[in-house]
Amino acid sequence: MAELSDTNAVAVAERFKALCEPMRLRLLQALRAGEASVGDLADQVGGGQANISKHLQVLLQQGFVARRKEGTTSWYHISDPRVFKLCELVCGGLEEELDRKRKLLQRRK
Amino acid sequence: MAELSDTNAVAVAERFKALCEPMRLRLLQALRAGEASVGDLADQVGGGQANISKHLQVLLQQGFVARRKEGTTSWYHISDPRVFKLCELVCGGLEEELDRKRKLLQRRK
DNA sequence: TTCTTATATTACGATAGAGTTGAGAATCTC
DNA sequence: GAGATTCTCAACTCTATCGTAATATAAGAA
Repeated sequence: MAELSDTNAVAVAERFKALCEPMRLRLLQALRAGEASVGDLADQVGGGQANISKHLQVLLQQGFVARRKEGTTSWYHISDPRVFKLCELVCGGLEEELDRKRKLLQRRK
Repeated sequence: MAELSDTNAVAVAERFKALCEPMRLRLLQALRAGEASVGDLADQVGGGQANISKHLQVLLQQGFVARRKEGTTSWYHISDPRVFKLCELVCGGLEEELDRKRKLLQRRK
């Protein structure tokens, strides 16, 4: 299994780590509508500007988003649309997990 | 975008969080070959028994693996093969990221 | 019963990550 | 140049998580 070799495990985990924060997922969601500045994003998803900036660095380093500087503002945009495919796959599993857990609760009654 | 609505963001992040540990990825990799006990897995991927058991709980709770008890031993197996699709998508991005970073290094020379 | 095996659970120290604050750096406006 | 704006960076606190060690639970063997 080349996709998950021992040497890769850390790098793959690192990539998943970039997606395991609600704030960063919200940022990706917001960017799905198109390019946005740090200030725009801070307004949209809520939270301090410094925090948003830090989260964007993480997404930037993993290549999920890219940056374009114009004057004093940084414009961010999605650079790897596959993230949404990832989210859809995870959401599919989510539905089934909820069903499974609902059934477990039923069984306990 | 129903897949990444605000209410879902936390749940989706939770699911990604289960996949952002190298040890858990190695466990999934090991389980790809088939059902295995906790002891087997500890031997294969290395690490203490208690630690392996804890990581398996995380994967279990997210529904990526399932458990079958037989006597004193617990047999774990993959219950959602989509995790491998997720890993493949991430690995695809990984390759491109490496290329991109290699080019950045070249440009700096 | 007593000992051994296999797993789960709890407690603890160490480390990593999130969010905030305050201070730069860079650019634009007046 | 002075001041405002936009973003990044560094330092700090707080919380969550990892790995380990010790203990508990449960089933089988002697």
